[in-house]
Amino acid sequence: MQPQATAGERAVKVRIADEIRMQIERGELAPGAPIPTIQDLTKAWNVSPRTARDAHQLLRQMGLVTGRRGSPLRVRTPRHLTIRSSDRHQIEKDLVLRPETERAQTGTSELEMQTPIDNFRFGCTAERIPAREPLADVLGVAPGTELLQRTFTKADRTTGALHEWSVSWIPVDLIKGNPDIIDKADQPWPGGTQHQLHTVGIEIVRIVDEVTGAMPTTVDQQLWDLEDGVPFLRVRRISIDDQDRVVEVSDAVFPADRTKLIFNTPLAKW
Amino acid sequence: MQPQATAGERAVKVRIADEIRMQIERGELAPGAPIPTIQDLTKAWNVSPRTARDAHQLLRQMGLVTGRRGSPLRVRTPRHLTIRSSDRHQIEKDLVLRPETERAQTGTSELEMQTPIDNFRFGCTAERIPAREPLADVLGVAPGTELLQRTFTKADRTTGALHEWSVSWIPVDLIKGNPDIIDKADQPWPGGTQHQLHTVGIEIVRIVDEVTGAMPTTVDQQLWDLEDGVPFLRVRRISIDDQDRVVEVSDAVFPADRTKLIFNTPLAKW
DNA sequence: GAGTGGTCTAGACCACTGT
DNA sequence: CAGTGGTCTAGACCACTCC
Repeated sequence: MQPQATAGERAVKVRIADEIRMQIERGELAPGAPIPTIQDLTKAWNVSPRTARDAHQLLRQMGLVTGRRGSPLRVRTPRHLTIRSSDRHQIEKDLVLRPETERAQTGTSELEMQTPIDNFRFGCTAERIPAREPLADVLGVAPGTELLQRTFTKADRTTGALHEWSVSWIPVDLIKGNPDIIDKADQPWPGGTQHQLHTVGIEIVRIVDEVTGAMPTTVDQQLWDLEDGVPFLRVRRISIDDQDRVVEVSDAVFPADRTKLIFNTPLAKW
Repeated sequence: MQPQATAGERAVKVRIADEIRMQIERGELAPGAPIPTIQDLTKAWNVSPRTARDAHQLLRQMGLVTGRRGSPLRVRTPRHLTIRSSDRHQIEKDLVLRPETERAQTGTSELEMQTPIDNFRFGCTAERIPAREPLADVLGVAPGTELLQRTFTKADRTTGALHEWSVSWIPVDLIKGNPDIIDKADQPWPGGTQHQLHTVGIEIVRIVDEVTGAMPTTVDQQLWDLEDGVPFLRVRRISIDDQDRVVEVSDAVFPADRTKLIFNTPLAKW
């Protein structure tokens, strides 16, 4: 009889999962290939179905396999990665000075579209909120300062699954010179945030991106149609103007299985 | 009797976990506070201990709680984040032209130290390998081209847990002008890769960082002493010289619970 | 020693897939 | 329809922590 894991040893479910993991890494189980079923594993390892299933679950959490009810688990095929490059910051800035017609057709803002627009439902809400810590600290304003908070969403029209989500905060004081920005805050901004800030005389000269990672909650997994084993990339974008003020802070979330972030750092020549 | 999840409803374990998750998010369960035990949950929700435990497991996978055997699970306290800024690229380049004494004491290479060096064991291995796809493609060399592959590790001397890990590839052809680089490849390079390349007349003018995320395997979790629910940040650094050649590619891995990546993008002024 | 979580059993029922 | 995985039960034993 196969014993439980004894002192110092790894659990049986871990050993089962590891053996399958190594088969995947060696290419013996190619992407798309079915992995051993629960029945297979109970016989091969002489364990209960529940333990075999636990091994399956470990493989899902590692992001190695995928599957739906009713069909066997299969080795996950890498998804196509959407690339988000920091070059977009400069591109967006260059567009600000172009005529509006050009801006509209080259949209590289939060509402950028890479697939036919009809497949997606865009959401855009705005409200005015008081700044709370620690956000107030990042923006360099006193807690309680009024902020324009805008959220953007892009969701699949048929499945309802989220594809993009971000929030942006701008101190209201900075943009009260152009009431349009606040009045139309819940509509897309052609030309993006940089253009809107340009209309009140703000020039952004530096953007700082802070990248961290975290696991989605069960609710996130539902909203984004995420499988197990797929982490989030979280990006906080801090926009700094020519007077060294933080004029906008934005938080965005990207599923790591379909996103690659690219940052370009030119170095000064000798 | 509490039923199984019926059609369209979420599983009981998910509902249990969600209720606790919301208590955490609302601050009703502060960091460090114990969450309801398995016993508590079996009584409160009228479920079997196994289902209560599954709810616990979900909370761990979301990175919300932590705990060791024998003590109750507690709300996770955010760890101190180690910051890795893209500014290091320019700083390292500036150091190349400084005298060696200065380079040694300001080390900002892969072997940078933020805590007393005695606590860590550094590893550095080197070998010459043929380039395989898809790496050869990134380096812009033919498959089979000889590469110098170097791996760096930094591990806790007492626990053995990994703290840093990275691999670097350089086409051997580029550096054969300085045999020292290859002969001493398994030793730390004072001044970093940029300095070594400088000795064979290579100037790096641009660095591209590609960031993705992925879940660690069970083996990774052991090696890095990672808890459940902590993803990896993976960074591929591509160094490009003044002739637009890719002269080095490096892959590094960072546990997301203790790392924040910062990328600075200056924008051209109007 | 009492209490905790981690693993495992040997089933059951259900939802879903694919034929 | 047979076969799959997902959920759940009602326990058992173990490792570990904390008192």
